[in-house]
Amino acid sequence: MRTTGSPTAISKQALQRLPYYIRLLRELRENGTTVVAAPAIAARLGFNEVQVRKDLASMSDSRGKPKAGFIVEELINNMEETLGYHNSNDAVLVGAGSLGRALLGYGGFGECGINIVAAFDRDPALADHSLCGKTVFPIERLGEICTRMGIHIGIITVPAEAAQEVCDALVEAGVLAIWNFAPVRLNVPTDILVQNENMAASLALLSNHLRDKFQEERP
Amino acid sequence: MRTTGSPTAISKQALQRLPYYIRLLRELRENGTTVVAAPAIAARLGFNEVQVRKDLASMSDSRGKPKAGFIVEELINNMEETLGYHNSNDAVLVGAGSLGRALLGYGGFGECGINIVAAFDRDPALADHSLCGKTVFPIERLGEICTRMGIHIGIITVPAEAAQEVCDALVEAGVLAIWNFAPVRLNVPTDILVQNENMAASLALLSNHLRDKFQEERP
DNA sequence: TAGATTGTTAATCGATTAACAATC
DNA sequence: TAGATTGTTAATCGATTAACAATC
Repeated sequence: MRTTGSPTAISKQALQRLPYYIRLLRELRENGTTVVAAPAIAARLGFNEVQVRKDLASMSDSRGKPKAGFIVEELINNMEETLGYHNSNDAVLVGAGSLGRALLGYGGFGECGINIVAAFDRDPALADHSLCGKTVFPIERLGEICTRMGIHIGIITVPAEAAQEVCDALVEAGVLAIWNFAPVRLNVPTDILVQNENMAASLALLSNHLRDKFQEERP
Repeated sequence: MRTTGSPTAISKQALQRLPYYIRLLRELRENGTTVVAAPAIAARLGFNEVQVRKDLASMSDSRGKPKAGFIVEELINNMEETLGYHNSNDAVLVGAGSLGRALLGYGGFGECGINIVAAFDRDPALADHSLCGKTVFPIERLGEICTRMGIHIGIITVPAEAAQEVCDALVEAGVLAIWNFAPVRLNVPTDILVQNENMAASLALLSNHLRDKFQEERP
């Protein structure tokens, strides 16, 4: 349970499950369900019952009623609060290549409490044009614009070679959290969070699974 | 250490580090480095030394020489073998929206041993056209084409509501490993691997980090 | 009350890190 | 030899799951 003002750290794993909870709870609210029990949530999401109870306890102030469950609306509010959803989380994206453009055009981030307000690219041909409704600025203006707009989230979608340099510039400009799509590990000060969206890692798991499958067939 | 023919299961975490190792080793090879020691790798990637030694032992047959290290070329070959890199890992993508198109256009998968050979979409307007050099087929032909081409990897980039249905069709068509970008948990038979590329989860970690930062400032 | 559900303490599991003998 | 590095066994850490008393 989190007491107001002194937030208990929520485990990384639990935070990663949070979007699944929020999504389900919003769906329940849509359908007019006002109360839900942990075992029901666990069944729907394929999680362990105890895990759900612990997650709810750590991510929400509201307690459940034995035999009944939790109030859906309360859980949603508490979880959104945990995400800092009610703050404006403005972000900039660096690297307007194919992946960068896809993220610019993806509408689903608002739901997660993130709003991409501008993009940057090294290529002068892209500069000052608009992509998916967001202006692309030349990379040289990164520091100035981030500082002025008070941006705290940076998204890196540049090639591996340029990633560290871009990362340094973002940190310099006051960014506190970085979502890194480049397949390299970034060096940052300890108080900056880097979240690696490691596509190659996912592919490694897929590939290895297949290799094992095929090796099973002819042992 | 993995003895040929009876592959020891490599931990999920280690597999996720594998792409970082391969990337670094390939870079070393480019530069003409033929031998590398575990502590050097650890320093470059920011990993723990023991972790690197254990990872190398589990992902590669080749042993290191005390005082010297490992032969770069051998490590690369063993790791590529672990990924099943030398097999052809053909994949299909379902859902040619903005994210789907980005993945179709992304050139970096070859390096990871994956090759997207076709795409599918529900929208008839897209059908039988070509996007980024890959033909988009109507979703109805998914089963037929996957079976005929012997596809074992499916990439799901459809909206959440359609994901389970698409997943079922892929499994039915013989797919063994699924890369799921939809923000829902999929139900599959136990021998099918689902790897969730959970963007919302990453964003949850970023958002929560920022919330904690801001709460620190005014306690 | 009886039975379902909660919240928490204890046990288990997997991964990481520390310690150390063996090797070149 | 001396010193760096390997490979492995033991200790630690964090997360998951099991067990159970408290509650409605």
